[in-house]
Amino acid sequence: MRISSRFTIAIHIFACIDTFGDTCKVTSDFLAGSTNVNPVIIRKILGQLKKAGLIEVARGTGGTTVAKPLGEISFLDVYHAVECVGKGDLFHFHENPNTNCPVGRNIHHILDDRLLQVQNAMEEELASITLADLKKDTEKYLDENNL
Amino acid sequence: MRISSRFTIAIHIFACIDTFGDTCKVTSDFLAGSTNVNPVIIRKILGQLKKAGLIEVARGTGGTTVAKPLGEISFLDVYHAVECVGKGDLFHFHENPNTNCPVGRNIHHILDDRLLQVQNAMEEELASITLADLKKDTEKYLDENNL
DNA sequence: ATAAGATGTAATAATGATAGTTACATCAAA
DNA sequence: TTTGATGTAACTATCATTATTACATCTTAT
Repeated sequence: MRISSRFTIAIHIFACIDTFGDTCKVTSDFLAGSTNVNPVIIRKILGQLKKAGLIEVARGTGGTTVAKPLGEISFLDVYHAVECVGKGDLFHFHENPNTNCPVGRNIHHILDDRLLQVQNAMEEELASITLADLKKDTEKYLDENNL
Repeated sequence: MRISSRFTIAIHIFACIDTFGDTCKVTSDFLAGSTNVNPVIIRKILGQLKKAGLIEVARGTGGTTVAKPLGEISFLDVYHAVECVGKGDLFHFHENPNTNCPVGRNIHHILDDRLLQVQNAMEEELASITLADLKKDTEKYLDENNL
């Protein structure tokens, strides 16, 4: 199972706001054009990012802006905004192990700590990367390739 | 998106083989009973674990055994056996960003490194845990709870 | 040999999440 | 009040997971 494309779309959205926000009004249609994703999907993701306090969306007049400095928005913030994976919920457990079996009775409790350990490692890595880091990556890449 | 229950089922299977392997023949029906998962699903997972060289399954006569010492089987080995997530493939990218847009044209290349960094962090954590560790966890748990 | 018990696997269905699409109510500003 | 945008409901298509039935195949014991 892979993590849904909502995450990479969301990152793409931030990159667009940062790149075009000064010169254009960044609307859901504009973002749909850049990502090549349906505008309704974009609006749904914008709604999730807005709910998480990461962006502001202008009702009526239209257009999206970033709500905080890029250095204060981590990949984890974005991930949590668009992907609803609760604590200890990254791994899907088989629902009803047999409680009459000594293994079935205890496996969930014993394994949960280890699964959480893995999820935490992943989330800590997501937390360590900010949108400002990605912006630096971008500038470096464009510079190195004379773009 | 969550990681499929095949992983926790596979771990459960190893726990059963370790617990019951000496006294019973561990068949797919036996495992289906302990996990409360359909026998055909169990056989499919057994096939994946077998293909990865982690277990041996006796054709005809039936029964499953572990192919290596538990300390030499990591969570990552099990994960890779049952979950086919290739390198840089944990995050699902939106397929066709607009190449006429400077953001759309470069986002994939720039983001890929960071996504791989996150995937690697997760896989390294999975690699750091062995089935022997889990066995120790289990013994500790049973001991502490007088089971 | 063959019967018994197990694995391997094809085929089908149910379920749930993702993603696309149409349609429309709502909103803010010109 | 018109215009252009957001917010959302409703419906669909697609895909992965999981369950289930059915059966060919294999190994051992009788």
